[in-house]
Parts: sequence; C-alpha cells; structure tokens
Amino acid sequence: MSPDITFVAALMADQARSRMLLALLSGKALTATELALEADITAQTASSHLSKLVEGQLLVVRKQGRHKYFQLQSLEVAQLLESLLNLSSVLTHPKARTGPADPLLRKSRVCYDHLAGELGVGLYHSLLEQQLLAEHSDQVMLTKLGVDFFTALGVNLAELEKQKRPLCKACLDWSERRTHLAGALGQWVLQDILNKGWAVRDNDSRVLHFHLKGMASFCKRYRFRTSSEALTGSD
Amino acid sequence: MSPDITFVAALMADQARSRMLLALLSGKALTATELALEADITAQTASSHLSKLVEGQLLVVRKQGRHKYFQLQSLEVAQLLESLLNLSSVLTHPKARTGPADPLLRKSRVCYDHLAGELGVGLYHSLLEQQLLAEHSDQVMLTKLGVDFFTALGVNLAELEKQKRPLCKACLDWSERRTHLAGALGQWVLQDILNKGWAVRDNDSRVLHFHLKGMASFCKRYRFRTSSEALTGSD
DNA sequence: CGGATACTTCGATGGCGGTCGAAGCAAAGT
DNA sequence: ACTTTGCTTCGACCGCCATCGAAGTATCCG
Repeated sequence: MSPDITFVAALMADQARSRMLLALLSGKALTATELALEADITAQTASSHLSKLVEGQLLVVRKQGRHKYFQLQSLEVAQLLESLLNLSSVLTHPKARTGPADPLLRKSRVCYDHLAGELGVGLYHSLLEQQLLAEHSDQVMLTKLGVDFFTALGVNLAELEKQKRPLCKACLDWSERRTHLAGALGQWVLQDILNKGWAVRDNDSRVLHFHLKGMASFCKRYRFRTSSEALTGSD
Repeated sequence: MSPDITFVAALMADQARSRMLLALLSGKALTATELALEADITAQTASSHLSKLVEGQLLVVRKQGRHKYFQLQSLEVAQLLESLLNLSSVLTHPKARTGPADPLLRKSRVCYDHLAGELGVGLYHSLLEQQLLAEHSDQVMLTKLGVDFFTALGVNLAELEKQKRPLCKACLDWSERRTHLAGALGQWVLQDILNKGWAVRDNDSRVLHFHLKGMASFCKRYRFRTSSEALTGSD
C-alpha cells in the first residue's frame, strides 16, 4: 500500500512554511525569529508553523539559551525540496533546463550541507573514475585507495565514521541529473573548500562562489576538469 | 528568486488528488470514471479535481468519444511523486531503506513508462560500461556503438528520434539512488520486455514480474548480472 | 430515436487551518 | 531586580476549498 504523500505535501503547501523550508535549504541553522522574518509573518504564526514542521519530522530544533535553532531534518527533505523547485521551475518556464535557472546555482551551490551542481557531480565522478569511491547497489563507499587519499588530505575518517550518518551517500543532483557526494565526507569537502577560502557562500542564495585560484585548486586536488574554467568572483 | 513550490505541493496535498496521481504513476492512461473509483469519490468531485490537475500541468487529457483518458504530464511529475513517496516512507518507517519497501518494487518496477529499480539501473550502467551510452553534463546520448547495438535489436531510432521527447534521458532512481534509462529508448526497452513476454505488469501495483527465463534473457541481452538471479514468478 | 453512460457545471455547505492580538514563560542584559 | 528579548499558547475570526445533489451536455448502443 502506498504511503500517504498528502501529509508531507500539505506541510510544504503553505506559503509561510515553504519559505522557511527553502531558507533552510542552504543547510544553515536559523532561529525562529529569523524564520519569521523570512516568511514575513508574526512570531506567533511562525511558532505555530515551526511546531508543525518539527512534529512532522521535516525540521529539527536545537535550543541554545533563549534561542532555538532550526535545521532541515535530513538529506531526504532537502532533496524533496529541490525536486519541488525543479518541477515548479519547469512548469513556470517550460523551455528551461532541469534544475535551477541561475547559471551560478547550476555551477556550484550548497545542497543542504554539501557541494552540488556541476562541481559536485564532477567531484563524485572523478572519485569514481580514480577508484577512490565505489558504488554497490544503493550504497556508496570509499575504497582502500580512497581511504588513503582522504587520510592524506587530513581527514579524520575514524571521527567522521562515528557520526550517525553514513560517511558517503549518493545525493541525486537535479541540475546535472547525476549524483554528487553527500554524507559526512561530502560535508567535510564543503567545509574544507570554505576553510581554505577557495569559495564563499552567498548570503542571499545557495550559490557557492569560487575564486579563480580556488577553482583551480579544487579541480587540481580532485583531479578533474570543468566544462568551463571561466569563473565569476574575484581572486 | 525561488519558484513558488506551494502551487505544486498543494495540488498533491489532497487525498483524492494524490490517489489519482499515484494511480497514474504506472504510466497507464485511466478514464475519469476509473480515477474517481481509485479515489473513492463521486464523478463530479473527480471532474473538479482532474480539471485542476490538467490546468496545473500535472496531467494531460486525451478524449476518445465520450471517454477522457488522463496521464501524467511528464517524467518530472513522476519523479516528484516518487520523491514524495520516498520521504513519506522514510518518515513512517525510519529504518527502511530509501525507496519502496516492497522488494519486488525495488527489483523491477514501472516508473512512468520505463523500467526502474535494480534492473533499470543495471541496464543503464551496463550500457555506460560498454560505451553504448555516454553522459555529458546533464545530457545522455547513444554512442555510435550504441546506435549500432540498438539498430541490430530492431529499434527504429529514426522514428524514435522524431518524437518530441529526447531519445535518452537520465531518470533518477529512488530505490537505487542512481540513474536508470528514461526517454523514448527507455520506453522502447520496457515495451520490448513486455512484448517478448519476459515480464508481466502487475495489475494492482507498479511491480514488473520477470519470469525466470525472461530475466536471464534480459540480462544476457544487455550483458549484466543482477545481485541475485533468484526470481519470483513462474516460467 | 430513446435510454444509458461518461463527464461537466452550478451552488450551497461545512470543515479546516492560517493568522494575529493578548497574555504568559524563560533567558539574557543592564 | 527590573527590563528587554525570544518564543509559546490561547482563542476568535474568516477565507479557502473539498464535497456532493441537482441538472445539463455529449457520446454510445440497442
């Protein structure tokens, strides 16, 4: 018997709630007040909606003093949101290619907590081709070579593996129609990019702006070429 | 600016409408009366809902005499439905693997109009490995080798290419987290499987039941092995 | 041609749920 | 200790929309 899809759909069918969910798609944790501003509603209305989203298991909440920080519950929630964005975009602009219309978003964007878009997919497939990563059925895992590779990069794999989430997870990428890397390792990669200053997050969207040298370093590190080496952003 | 996702979500947030949409996920064309039965509502209510789904571009309708046949508008609609099914399933049964719970659905099922599940993914990747198919960015296309391969199978590629849809299209598979083949060629493959009697459709679900010999023939034809050669269904 | 069937339209009904003013509790700051 | 800020709860209001009886149009069949 099919699961009931109306429950989840209804949670996303409200303007205020959808705005808050989309604001969280960048993977950031936002407070109730910030989300109320995002959705342009009062604090009490936001409180009511957020309660529904948490009970509905689409969001998780963490309390710090008087502040409550909300985040998307899982990668699956993020993916559904991207899927909705995709279809909504197609219906609005039928001639558009799959995925976000914005070329910047297509190139590199934050999906939840990891790198997506052309660069995200390029990374994943490069790792596959170099046999650092292996797919088996719906599982993805590092090979022995891959373990050595990332260990040499300074990744504490033992620590990452202690997390409740899988180390490597395949995330379906809507702009590229292929897979990019999610999971603890995917998150590490994004964090590393940011820590190294190779790219910066866009405050108002999910775009990840790579610098010229940052892009080159990223591609060199993971050994692949992009379809275009031309970049936005300054060095 | 993000597209408005509430419109699509709201169309799927109603019990009656979601039932009708899911009934159409197998790719069949159903009449308004059949859909009203599916959703357990009166003809007038169904008419009202179907009108919304057609105007909302989730369904297309074809009139034959006094009968009106409805179908899902596109692969994207099917994919969003699968994505919703997936998350709804995860929320209901957190320990479940991604994708349908039913092993039969995971093995081989109809996704819209083509083969999905383990077999669908196996096919796609086998074609890639044999270099009959090539991926480039978000496009998928037959290679010269691939053209020869399918021509030798009796596929009229010139005819398929005349269709408004792409010949090959990557469809993201929720149970396998990888890609299976959609598009005109994906449809041809499914039709060929059915025409040859290698498998039969399940009347009450999207399961595709392969016969023992049919499975062997399919794997031999496309040159790949499944994780298990054991099958349900009789020869 | 008349009756049956498929589907549509109209309009009324009533349940649902988003919204916010008012009030309250908890944490932080002065 | 008092004030400010973050967030929650309560309850009333009102707009939205699914639903179906009634009636109508179009097509099919004997």
